[in-house]
Amino acid sequence: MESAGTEPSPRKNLTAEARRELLTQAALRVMKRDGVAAATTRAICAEAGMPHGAFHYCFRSKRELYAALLATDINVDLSAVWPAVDPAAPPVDNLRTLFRAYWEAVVADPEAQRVLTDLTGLALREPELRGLPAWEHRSYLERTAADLERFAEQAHVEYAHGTAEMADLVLTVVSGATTLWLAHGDDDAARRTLDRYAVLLAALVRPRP
Amino acid sequence: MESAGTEPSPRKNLTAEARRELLTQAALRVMKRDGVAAATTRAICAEAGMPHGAFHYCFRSKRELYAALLATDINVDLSAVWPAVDPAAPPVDNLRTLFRAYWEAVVADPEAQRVLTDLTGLALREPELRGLPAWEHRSYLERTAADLERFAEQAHVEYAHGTAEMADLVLTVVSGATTLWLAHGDDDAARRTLDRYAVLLAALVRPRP
DNA sequence: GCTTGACCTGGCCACCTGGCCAAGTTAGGT
DNA sequence: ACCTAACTTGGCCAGGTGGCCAGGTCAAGC
Repeated sequence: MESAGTEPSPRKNLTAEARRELLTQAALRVMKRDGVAAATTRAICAEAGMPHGAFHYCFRSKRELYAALLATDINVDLSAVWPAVDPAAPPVDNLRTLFRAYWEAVVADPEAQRVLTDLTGLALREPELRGLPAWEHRSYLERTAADLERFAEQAHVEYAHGTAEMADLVLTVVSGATTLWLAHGDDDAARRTLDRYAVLLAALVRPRP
Repeated sequence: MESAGTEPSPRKNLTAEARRELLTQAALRVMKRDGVAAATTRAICAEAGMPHGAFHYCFRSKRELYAALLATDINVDLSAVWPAVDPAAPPVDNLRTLFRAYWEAVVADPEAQRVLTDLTGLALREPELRGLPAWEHRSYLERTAADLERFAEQAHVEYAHGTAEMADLVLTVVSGATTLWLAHGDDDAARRTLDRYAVLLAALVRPRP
């Protein structure tokens, strides 16, 4: 009779790839709970319920784990927001909705932001990983731009400086508010700031000709 | 005859306080050069030209060094900018000047930003240091608000939502642009973003009644 | 049944970390 | 000249780090 999942370690004979995935997830959990610095190979293996030796069977080095981690998208997924926006409503309301939804995601899991920041910084120091943060950012930017574009078509509007630049402006405010909030920890202040910027950025949204 | 400053270590008999200062500066240098994680007690002492033992004579623990480091203002000093702004010019020009000057400071010493970010993150994990980032931020905010207020009086203008909130809006954009730039590394994009926000924020500056 | 190759593991290694301390050196008061 | 208290130092420690590997286990193909 098979026993439940959380056994000591009943030797599972998994694919190296499957283990890599498990370790990556475990690493993310440890980093969120105890910080990036605390995510030692041993701590990660313990979290995943594996012996320490398993780590270097799956990854050639710890850097490889970092790379795998940065390849998974840790960023806030804004696409979940778009069902909530109303093409008929004024742009300012929709931008506010967008910002607020983003903010809910941040406060729901602030550690994700911290980890992403630290991981980015770490990658920039390692020559082999230097390209990854830029790639991550580009992907985030493109996803945001695609969402903005989709909305623009539904609402028959356009953005004064183009969709790509609008996405950049949105992400700038959003990550600025996040950075400051990590320092001061004042939820209301962050929300107020985002509301203000919803108003300001609405000036860049205009009806399609 | 006394020899020049950079000797091996000719026993200087300094005050504990003086050494603390030297170590703090050395730590900052190491952190900028090799990252916060690389700033071990040994590396810091080597940078300062002291034996390892000196560290724990000056600081009870490494945390105490972190505290001392966060107490010194690492932030960009915006006050140097204000001579360049012209009270007679339109607000948008002055905001652009402000943002650009900030940006020059950032690109001139990007590591300072990285170190500040990492140090903030580190402090948030240590219960004894948790308060410092908030304090740092408040001080930064107040300095910015004071500068904005001074300018407002010279130019006979006021800010739609008050000086304090204007300072918050400025810092949000400025730190957002910095965060993104650390990831993508595109100078021009960052400058363009800041210019756009200079225009948007100018809408919040109006003549004094 | 036996071989093969992928998977798995505990134990080991060299190195580095923050912290401590006994013994030595110095400047300054008396 | 002496004493005292502050300063200085090299060496040591216990614990933790990433990485490595010899040997063991297992499922599948022949």
